[in-house]
Amino acid sequence: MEKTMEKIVALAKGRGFVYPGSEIYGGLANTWDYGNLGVELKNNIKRAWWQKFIQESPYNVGVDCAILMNTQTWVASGHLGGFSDPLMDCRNCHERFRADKLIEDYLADAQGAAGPAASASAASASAGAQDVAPGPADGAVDAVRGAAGDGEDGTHGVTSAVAPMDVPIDGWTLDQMKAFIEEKRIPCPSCGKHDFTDIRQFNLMFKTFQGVTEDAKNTVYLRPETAQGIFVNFKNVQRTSRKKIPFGIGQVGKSFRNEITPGNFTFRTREFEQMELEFFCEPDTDLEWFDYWKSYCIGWLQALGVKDDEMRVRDHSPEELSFYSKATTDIEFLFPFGWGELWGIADRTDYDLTQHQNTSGEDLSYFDDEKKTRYIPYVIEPSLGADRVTLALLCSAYDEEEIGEGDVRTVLHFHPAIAPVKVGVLPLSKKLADGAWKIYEELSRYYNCEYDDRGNIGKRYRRLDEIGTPFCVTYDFESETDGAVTVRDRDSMGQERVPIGGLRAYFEEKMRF
RNA sequence: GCGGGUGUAGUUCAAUGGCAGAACACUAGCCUUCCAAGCUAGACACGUGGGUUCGAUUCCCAUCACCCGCUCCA
Repeated sequence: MEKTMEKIVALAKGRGFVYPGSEIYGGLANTWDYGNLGVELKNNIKRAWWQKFIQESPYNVGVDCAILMNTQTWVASGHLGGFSDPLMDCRNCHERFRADKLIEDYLADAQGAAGPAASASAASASAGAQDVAPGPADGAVDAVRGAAGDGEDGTHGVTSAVAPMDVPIDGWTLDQMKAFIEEKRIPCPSCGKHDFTDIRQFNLMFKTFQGVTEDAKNTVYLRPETAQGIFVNFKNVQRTSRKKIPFGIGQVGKSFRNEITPGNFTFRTREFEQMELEFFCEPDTDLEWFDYWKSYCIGWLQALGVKDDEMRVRDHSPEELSFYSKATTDIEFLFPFGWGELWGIADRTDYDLTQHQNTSGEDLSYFDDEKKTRYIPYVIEPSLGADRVTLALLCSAYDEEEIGEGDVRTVLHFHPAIAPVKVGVLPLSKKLADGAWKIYEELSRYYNCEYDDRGNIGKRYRRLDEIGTPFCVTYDFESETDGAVTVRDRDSMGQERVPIGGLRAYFEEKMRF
C-alpha cells in the first residue's frame, strides 16, 4: 500500500478537500480551492494553531493586518530593492539561468582551475536538481563555495574592464553583469555555447494599483509575508496590549509570491496562507527563545499526530543563512515527493525593527522600566505555511489498511481536533430516521456532523473512514427501547454502547486536544 | 518564458469520418440491517475556434488550459 501524491490528490479532489482552481474555465495554473471538507480541515488547523500559540501562550497576542501596505514597508524590509532576480536564457538550448549565479560559478571555476579544488564546477553542475529536499549534494556545493570564498577577496584574481570586481556581485548593475558575461564569453553551463538573451528582472512581489488609475504612483504590492504587518504595528500592539518584553504577536493570513516554479499540489503556490509569530525579546536572550519556540513548534506537530520519522529538524549552515538572520532552523516533513520545509524558525535579530525605524523615522525601541534600559528588541520568527501543514497532515493521516482477504479500506487518521467531520450519525435502517435525526440535531450544535442513511451500514462506515471521521453513532432498533447507541471508533473499528444522554460528555473526553 | 506531453461522464478507461460505450461513483425506489462492490430505474462527456468534407469527437491548423522538466523561493 504505497502512499503516493497521486492517490492523495485524487482523494482530495474526489472527496472535496481540494479542487483545481477555476476549473470550469480550464483552470488557472497552480491555484487550488479548498472544498467542503478542505475548508473544515484547514480551519481546524488554523484554530488549533491559534489556540496553542495565541490563546494558551501567556506571551502572545494576535493581529490581522491588511494585505496591502504602504510601499515604503517593502523598501524597509528589503523586498522591493534586492530581490529581483536577474535571469537570462540561453538562445541555443533554451535553458534559463541567474546571471549572478553564472558569474559566481565562473569565478569559482577560475579559482578551481588554479588550485586543488578543481572539482568545484562538477559539483555545482550536478547538484542543480531540486530544492525541495536539500540533500548531501547541496551541502557539498556550499562547502565548496565556502572553501573557494576563503581565498583572498572573492574575485579570485580575475580582473575586468567592465565590472567592479571589488564589489560583491549582488551590487553589480544588470548592465555590468551582462557586460562581464560578454567580456569573459562565459559559456552556457548546459550546452556550452555562448548566446544569451538580455538580463530580465523577475520580481517576486505581485503588483497592483490602488485607485482607478494605473500609473506608477498608485502601485501597491500584495504582501509577500505577513510578518511586516506585525513589525509596523509593534508599538501599537505593545501599547494596547500592555505586554512587556518578552512577548509575541501572531497572525494568520494570505501572502503572495510570484514564484517562478510552483508545484507539488498545494505545497508551493503563489497565493498561500501563513501562520506567523514574531516574538520580541531582549537582545542577549534570543538564542534561548529560539530553542524555546523550536520545541514548542515540534510539540504542536506531535500533538496533532505527526510521527517522529516523518519529521526532521534541519539547521541552516552559515552559508545558507539569509542576510538578516543569525540562525535558522527548518522543520521539514516527509511528503510523498520528498522532504519539504514546513516551518522556518529564524532569529531575525533586530534587523526588521531597525530597518523600519530607519526608513520611517519612528522610534521603535523599547524601554525596560525595571532594568532602565532601552533597546531594539530581537525577533524570533516561527513561520508556518498553513497550506503546507494542511497538506502534511493530510499526507500523514492517509492510510490504506488491509482488513481481511483482499479487502482494503482507505482511511484518514486525523486527530479528532482537526477532522473535518467529527461524528457520523447513521440510522441502521431508514425506518429509524426520527431517532437518529434527533441525535444529529443535538450533536451538530457542538461538532461538525454528517447524517447518512444511504446504502448499507458498512458502506457508510467506509465513506466516513475515508474522510477521516473519528466516530460514528449508529442508531439501531434497540435504541428505540434502551435509549443507547453504538459508537464506532475509526481507528480500532471497535464498538461501544453509549447512552444517548451521555454522548456529549463521551465525545468531549475523546476529542480533547 | 522555453522544451516535452495531454485534453471523451465526477473518476478510470474504450470505440468511431455517419445515433459516443463500460466500470466505479452519483440520484430515486425496492431489499437487507453493524463493516464496501444485491435488484430496478435515472441523470451526466467529446476544452475552444477555424479549415478540409455531404458529414469531424475522429484528419489538419490555431488557440486555451492542465501536467512533467528548467530557472526562483527574503
